[in-house]
Amino acid sequence: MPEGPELHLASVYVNKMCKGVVFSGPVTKSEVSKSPDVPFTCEAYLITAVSRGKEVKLTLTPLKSDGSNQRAKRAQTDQPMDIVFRFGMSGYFTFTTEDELPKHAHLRFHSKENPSRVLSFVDTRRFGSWEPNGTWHSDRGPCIMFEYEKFRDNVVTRLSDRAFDRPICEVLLNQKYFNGIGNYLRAEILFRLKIPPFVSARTALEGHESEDLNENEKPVKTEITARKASHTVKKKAMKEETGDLLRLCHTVPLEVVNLGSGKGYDPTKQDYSDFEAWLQCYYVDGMNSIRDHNGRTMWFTGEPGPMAPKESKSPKAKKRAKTASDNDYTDDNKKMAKGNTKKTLSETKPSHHQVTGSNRKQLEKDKVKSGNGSPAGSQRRSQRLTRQRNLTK
DNA sequence: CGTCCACGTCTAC
DNA sequence: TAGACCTGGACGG
Repeated sequence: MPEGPELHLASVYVNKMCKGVVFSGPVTKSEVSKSPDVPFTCEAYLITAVSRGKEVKLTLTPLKSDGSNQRAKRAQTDQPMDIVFRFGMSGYFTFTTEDELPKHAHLRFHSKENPSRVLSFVDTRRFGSWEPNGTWHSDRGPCIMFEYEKFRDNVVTRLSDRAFDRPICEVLLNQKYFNGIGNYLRAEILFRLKIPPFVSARTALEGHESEDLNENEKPVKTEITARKASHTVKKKAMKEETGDLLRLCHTVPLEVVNLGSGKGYDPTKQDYSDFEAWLQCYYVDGMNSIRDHNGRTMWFTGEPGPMAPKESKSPKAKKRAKTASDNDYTDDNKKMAKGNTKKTLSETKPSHHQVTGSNRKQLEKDKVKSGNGSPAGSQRRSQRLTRQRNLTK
């Protein structure tokens, strides 16, 4: 599910499905979950949701009781409770009958109906979490979708922070500034502007102090400032055509929201084809991809940019489960045996960018493929998606 | 069967 | 800046 748009769509889903539904009793948790118990029990309560960036907050609101049953009341919560959820890689909400409860439904809110229905937080990989009586995480910035002015201000006023020394594609994942952007959004946003992913963030974001194009034009005195000015003008002209980067951090996620409920990123879903059609770059056949400095796959087209990871930067070595008698290879040989494109690519076809993608077919023909640790490989992906599409028809 | 990959944080050398 | 945290689907042998 989970970048900003999916989190928001989840909140929309909860509000839609739970409107008018009365919940009752305790909030139950799966045995295996490490997230905290939710100390809330109430004879009758409502559930609403709101999202901010990559978090969703549920509010449990007790309904007024008539006070006739003092004993039952004592054990109950009569104050509203907020629970803040983070979805990790696989979290989502679903509202089902008890019978239809999915595997990995780790937190459950039971309706008062008979038979009861259940709002559940499902999270296959358990990277997600919740926090009873929680608040928006203090280290996360304003929501890119629904706090646009604050988001923008938070970036432009802190451009001098060291955080912006890094490549733009990596900074876009920094939730302190870009709360809601994730791996597919960064690719789509940079692709729209054809900004090389590994240019410095500060450079890419310069001149974003205002959205008004053509204000603050100043008289030029020297040649140097004249050149600077003309550079600025050019930048502004470019922005006029394409929209600036910060604005796209807002509008591109909203496009996904506007695909509608249940249409975000979820390859396992029936409806995945709409989202897939919306993608222009991420995992798209013909695009390039390389791993960034954090080992995340960056999808792009054109030049990677000057701050692209160097060859020496080892792609993530496959760690294998350790076995007692594992002496066939040295560590290095293991890595090679496991394969890892960056090395293989560079040895086969020297290039200072470890670019995969359009080169990939050729390289595969050249037998680079075995041991190819290339991130994803667009060809493979499209095959996989084709299969899924066929399966869902 | 085994390997690689995935929409994201976290904390510990 | 590596791992750690997890499950499961696609693919290769």
